Amino acid sequence: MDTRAPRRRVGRAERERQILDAALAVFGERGYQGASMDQVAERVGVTKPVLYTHFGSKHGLLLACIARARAELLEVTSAAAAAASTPEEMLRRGTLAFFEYLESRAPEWTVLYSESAVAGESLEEIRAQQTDFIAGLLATQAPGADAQRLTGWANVIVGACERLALWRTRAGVSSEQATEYLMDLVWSGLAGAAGGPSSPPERTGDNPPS
Amino acid sequence: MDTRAPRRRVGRAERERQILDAALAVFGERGYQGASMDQVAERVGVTKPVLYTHFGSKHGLLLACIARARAELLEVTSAAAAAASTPEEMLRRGTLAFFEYLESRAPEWTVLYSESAVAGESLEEIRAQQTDFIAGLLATQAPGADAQRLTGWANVIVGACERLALWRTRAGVSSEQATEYLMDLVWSGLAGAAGGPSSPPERTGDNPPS
DNA sequence: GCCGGTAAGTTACCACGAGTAAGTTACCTT
DNA sequence: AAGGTAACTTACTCGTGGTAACTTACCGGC
Repeated sequence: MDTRAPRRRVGRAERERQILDAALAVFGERGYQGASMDQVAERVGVTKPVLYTHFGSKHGLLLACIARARAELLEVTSAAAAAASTPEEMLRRGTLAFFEYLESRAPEWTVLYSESAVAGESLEEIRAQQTDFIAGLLATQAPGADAQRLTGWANVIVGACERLALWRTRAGVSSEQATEYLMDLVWSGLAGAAGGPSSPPERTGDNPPS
Repeated sequence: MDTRAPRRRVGRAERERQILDAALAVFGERGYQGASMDQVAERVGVTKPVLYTHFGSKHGLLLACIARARAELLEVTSAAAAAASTPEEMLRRGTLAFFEYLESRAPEWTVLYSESAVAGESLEEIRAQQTDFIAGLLATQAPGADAQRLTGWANVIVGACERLALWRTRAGVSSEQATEYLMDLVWSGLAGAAGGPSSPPERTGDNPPS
């Protein structure tokens, strides 16, 4: 007997959703390089050329995945930040939301971030968005600083968040902890963390050398 | 007439150097994906299988490139840090050396960093090295902090440096400026930047902008 | 000087995956 | 029911990573 379903046709928008879902899953499992277009197509229950009529190329498919995820990310983080009143609290909540969103979509994002060569421009746009947003926050905190300095600071924070996100999942550190570590440095600075000029670097014993 | 040179043979070590040089150049020009093994081979003046006898795979060739560059990077930065006496000054000089080394090898590193999917593990090892090194610095500055917190802070700095390096070359910001921006946040923190209408984070004056 | 062994190098091939041209069929309109 | 069109498939090409099998330059001993 012929087990093939009788070639069901599907509308454009819905097909694109299906393809993006499948692509994100397959890229998440095998990595972008490791995944083949046939695998994505098979997952959708369709043949390869369909993917090409919708997204043009493998690269285009990845970009579309990122674009969708990017919209979600932006919405989540800016909503979190908007719920706070002071710049400090906005930064804290935004960062926390960033970590938690990445965690909730972990497999996809680890791929997307690690595949930066191919994602290239598109990822940089996300970072630019974040940088602008954060520079705005900082401007209200440090009104005396010039634009370039604010941008520099914002880049520090964006880079720090990206790396913290990766580290904390690997090291099993909670989102709250990671956020705290960021705020320690960025807000309080290290200068005050010294015990004072008179305190020698006492080892507490819980801090083995690496 | 036969213009081909009469198949000159070359020692193993020297060939490997030649191949690494060519690979770094070709990867730098076309990107890792965009470059083909034949192109690398042609640049060396040799055929493809030679590359495989030396490095096993395209991936292996990339890893070898990174390993060599990594050794240079480590040496440059740790030498710079060693020339300072206080932790703050070590961090500052190490960061500056990092930026300047990356700039001196710009094309190669932009590729290697952006090709993180393929470079994967190997790049993470570099970051781990940097993180350990910086965590050590911070330990002397903040002896009260536990190990996890130190590691978290170190990750903040590593991520920040990576991003700053990319941004500053694009935005035409000097290494010294970028370093200063990092130190602003990490050492002084933003908390003090709020109050005075006239006070951006205070500069110590011993480190004039270029 | 010549001669054999070995490492360096080449030619000629395979496998597989991205991308495409041309033909086929389900659904909607009238 | 006819027939137009968009969705879909079959069957290919081409480029590139990787390999098997053969060839040749160099270096030692006689």
